[in-house]
Amino acid sequence: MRADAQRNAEKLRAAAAELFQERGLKVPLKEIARRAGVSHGTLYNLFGTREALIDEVVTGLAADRLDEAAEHALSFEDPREGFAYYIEKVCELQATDPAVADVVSGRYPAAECLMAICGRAQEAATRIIERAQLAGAIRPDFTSEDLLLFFVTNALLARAAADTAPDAWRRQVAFLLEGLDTGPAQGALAVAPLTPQQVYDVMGRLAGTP
Amino acid sequence: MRADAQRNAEKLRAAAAELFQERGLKVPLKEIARRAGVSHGTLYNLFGTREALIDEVVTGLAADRLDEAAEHALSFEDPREGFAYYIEKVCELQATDPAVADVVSGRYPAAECLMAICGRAQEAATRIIERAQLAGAIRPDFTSEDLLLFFVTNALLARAAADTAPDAWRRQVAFLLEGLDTGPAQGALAVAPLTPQQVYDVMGRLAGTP
DNA sequence: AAGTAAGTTGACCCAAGGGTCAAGAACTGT
DNA sequence: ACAGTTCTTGACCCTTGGGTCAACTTACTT
Repeated sequence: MRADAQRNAEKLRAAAAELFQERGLKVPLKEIARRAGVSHGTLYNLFGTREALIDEVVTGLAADRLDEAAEHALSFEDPREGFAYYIEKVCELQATDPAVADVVSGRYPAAECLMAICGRAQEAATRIIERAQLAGAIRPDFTSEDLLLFFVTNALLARAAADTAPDAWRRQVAFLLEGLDTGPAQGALAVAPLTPQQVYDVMGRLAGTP
Repeated sequence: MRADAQRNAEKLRAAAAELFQERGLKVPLKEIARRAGVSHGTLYNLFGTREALIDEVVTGLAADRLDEAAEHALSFEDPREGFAYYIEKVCELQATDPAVADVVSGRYPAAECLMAICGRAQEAATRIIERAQLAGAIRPDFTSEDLLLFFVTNALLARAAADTAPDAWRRQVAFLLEGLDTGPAQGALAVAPLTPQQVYDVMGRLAGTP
């Protein structure tokens, strides 16, 4: 690869990182090219697809923070606290950074590294949930699929509210946590948990807003 | 107005009603015209704006059902049951009919009748919430703004899940109800309620999916 | 039955966003 | 310093959706 191409790729990565964090993974590619100061043709030439660009850029942005949240959640002595920490932390990351929000909720099947991150995050969530359930801290019928759906809707809410009520999502999180916490009244859920396939389908459509 | 124009307007209203219910208030106007069997020019000629069409068509679709839900909720002896009924019923309407979902969550400020419906629904919600709170049935810091935001995210979820997991939203509703129900552990919310203005802004952006 | 007003049509404009590619510019190795 | 390769550019094409309007058609009136 020629030196100037290398430089352009770097400029594009930088611009993409900025814009992804500012406005999510769906920013127009032409705008990324504009900010990088190159033609959009060059972007297509060097990366080919949005997914490839995402893969090179977003991994570093999101993976560490999500992993760290999971790790820290599991380091709590009290599983209930760890669980609450994890949910709040992930939602906060989503609210703070649209790129993270899209990593958690958007679906970009062609972005391999990104999908790997999602996989790891989901596994971590499952462990955190199960730990809390074994301790009897939260209702036993809550699943990691439920949590994912909640994250997706939370991401939409957080982004929509970012300018006007940047903490709106915290209320919804609080209601959820209250609802999950084992308490006296605890009826069984009338609806079966979703399958991973269902969640996959659902998220695809929630992400693209038709 | 000439007789043929009258007929066309009627065809357009019928087509719009169908498509609004099938796919929400954002269906392309040209598609409505296509289904009505007229040119899109005629649609613009007869109605001018999407809002005008919505106003003529959606009122009948949504108002009765929403009013009825509120009325029935207030007819429960137990305010707690009435509250739960209302939330579930509205969410169910949203899940069943994208037009209702958009009425509750979308913002079409130029559609007067529609905004009137929204206003009435919100007032009803406030009464239902306050009644439950006076009875000590639900946490006192839950507001009708919280409920609206919940409805909006619920609508997105329900629509996204419609084909794959049409009951997914019921789980989230159940978690919410559990969280609102007065129980032993009941910490104060760390975040202040939103103002109506904030809710107004937020919803505008949640509706248009950028 | 003809004249006129009213209504309809579809080609046309716009913008945003995705994507391609021939022509030209710019590196690099010798 | 020049040939040869690689890279960049921006004009171009596509689509979807909103919106307009001159020319045509249709219905009503007398």
